[in-house]
Amino acid sequence: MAKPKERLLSAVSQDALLLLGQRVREARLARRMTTSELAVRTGISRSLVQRIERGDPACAIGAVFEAAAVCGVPLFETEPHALAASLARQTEKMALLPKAVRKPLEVNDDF
Amino acid sequence: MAKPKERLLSAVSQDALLLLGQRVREARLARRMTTSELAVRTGISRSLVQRIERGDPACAIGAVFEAAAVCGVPLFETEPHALAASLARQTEKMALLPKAVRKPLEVNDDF
DNA sequence: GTAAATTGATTCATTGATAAACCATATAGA
DNA sequence: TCTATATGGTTTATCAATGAATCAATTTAC
Repeated sequence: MAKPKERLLSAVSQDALLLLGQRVREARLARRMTTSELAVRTGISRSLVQRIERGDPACAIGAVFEAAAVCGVPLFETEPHALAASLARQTEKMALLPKAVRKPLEVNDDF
Repeated sequence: MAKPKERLLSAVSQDALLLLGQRVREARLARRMTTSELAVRTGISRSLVQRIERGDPACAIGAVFEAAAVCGVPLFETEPHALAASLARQTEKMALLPKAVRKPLEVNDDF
């Protein structure tokens, strides 16, 4: 009845989603927080918390990252403060990159 | 005019979002892909690619992770294959955790 | 320098996510 | 065991994200 929900997702993305969701759940339980509590502290609904922990790809990434942050799950860096530093370095690098790419005659991925 | 769009986001989440978006853009440029190309390969629209690279918190996390995967941006682990292993280990750990948490009635730490 | 192409930033219609309220079940703690 | 409560799974209404198209401004390659 309901449409098959044509939503293709690579294995790596799926794994990353599941892993992140599980880490959120683990961190939440470790801090003895209920799903309702996490929802309130994150500023989202409990149903969204459930979907985040399940690894639902349709969740807003902001909500997921925020829930992770509230639980203390590290994002990209082990140290919360190292994140800002990484962002600063990355931003510096971005300034040196070309603003646009151009298709060269041939792409080197054929063979 | 338009409502101010009341969307609170912690600094760490914002940094993580920006960092991820910038890494996607850097990886895309390094592979000499246009935003349109990345959109097609990821299965999303070009406008969404732009928002992902900008670090928009409202993007679906599945789309963001997929774009990152297509560009070769590592998610959580440096090695793409290590991700599955990490997920497996995490899943094992989850089985040992309590299914629910309970608020301790009252802790006598007030004095 | 010129031309082609990429990017950024709009707008708009439609699809889909989110929040809220339920219920039933399972779990933790006494 | 018993009871309170946390969780999982629904449903539904509302609101926002997404995709598509367009245009101007850069930018690259020649």
